[in-house]
Amino acid sequence: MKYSHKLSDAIHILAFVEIFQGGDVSSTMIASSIESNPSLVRRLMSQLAKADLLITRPGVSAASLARPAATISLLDVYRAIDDSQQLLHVDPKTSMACPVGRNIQSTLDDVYDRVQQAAEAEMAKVSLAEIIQDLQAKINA
Amino acid sequence: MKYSHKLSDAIHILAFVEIFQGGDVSSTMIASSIESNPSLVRRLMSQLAKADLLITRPGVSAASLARPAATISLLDVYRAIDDSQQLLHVDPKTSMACPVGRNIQSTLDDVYDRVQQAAEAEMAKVSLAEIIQDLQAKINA
DNA sequence: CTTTGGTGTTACTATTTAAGTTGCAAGTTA
DNA sequence: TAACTTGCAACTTAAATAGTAACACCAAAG
Repeated sequence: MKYSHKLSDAIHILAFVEIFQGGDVSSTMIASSIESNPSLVRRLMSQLAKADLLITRPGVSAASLARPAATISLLDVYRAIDDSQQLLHVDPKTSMACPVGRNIQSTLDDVYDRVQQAAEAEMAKVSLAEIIQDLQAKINA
Repeated sequence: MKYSHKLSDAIHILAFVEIFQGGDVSSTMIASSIESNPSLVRRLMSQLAKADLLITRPGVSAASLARPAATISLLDVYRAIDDSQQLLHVDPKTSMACPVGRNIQSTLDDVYDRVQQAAEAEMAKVSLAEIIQDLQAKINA
């Protein structure tokens, strides 16, 4: 688990639930598709439900999207599951005794924020519907 | 050290070297500004030198930028330092037995690539000169 | 109404990566 | 030569994610 796959797995879950709607969408079934374990899937599903992207019901495996896939963007999913909300990270420990160390953090905050905005703007352009459509096309091929 | 600060530290080094050109730009001095250790700084400086962004000399602390700061972009530094070169990571272990698991990787590869392009385009717009200018303004204030 | 199985949640363990550390050969200058 | 530096490699430490286990609670089926 070198890098975080939370975002990928969350999208995987949402796509799985939508594509196999009416079939078995239990955490165990989804876990086998992700090749992970049910507990991890339930944790992510819980976060997605809290972000109002997924509707779940205690005790019964009947998850479904909370809104049409076309109205769910990659950014919505990113915001639902990502903890740090940051793609780049400023070193929080620099010397206040040095002119550069004292000011570099706020300078980089500004710069990184611009990069973050650009990335998030692109994420906002991608809908879950597009991803599902792409998957369906590959499945049918 | 939960998140990587390599990029931030690399920019810190380049800015330090340029701002204190002619002064003490030893790895020990820079390390005290980053509040890290000289070995880590030398490792990063070595990577920057290999990427032709910094000129170093064995045995003597006389590092200097390899090109004018205006011609060094954040993207140049990012490419010199970042190991994975990826801001988002696709889960490489999904079930080939499942239609979704089998196809999700390539679908997400495409999507993540778009986000990466957007982020890198923004990084390309930021020059080291801008960062140094911003730092100098704060130092003089 | 009891059995079976799923969810929701928490706590814990394992793995992995970056950061920090140490050591030393080799280069440089006084 | 002496004192300092870089360059490089190996090792240790720390922190985040992934993986696992346990269990209370809920829901449908018999």
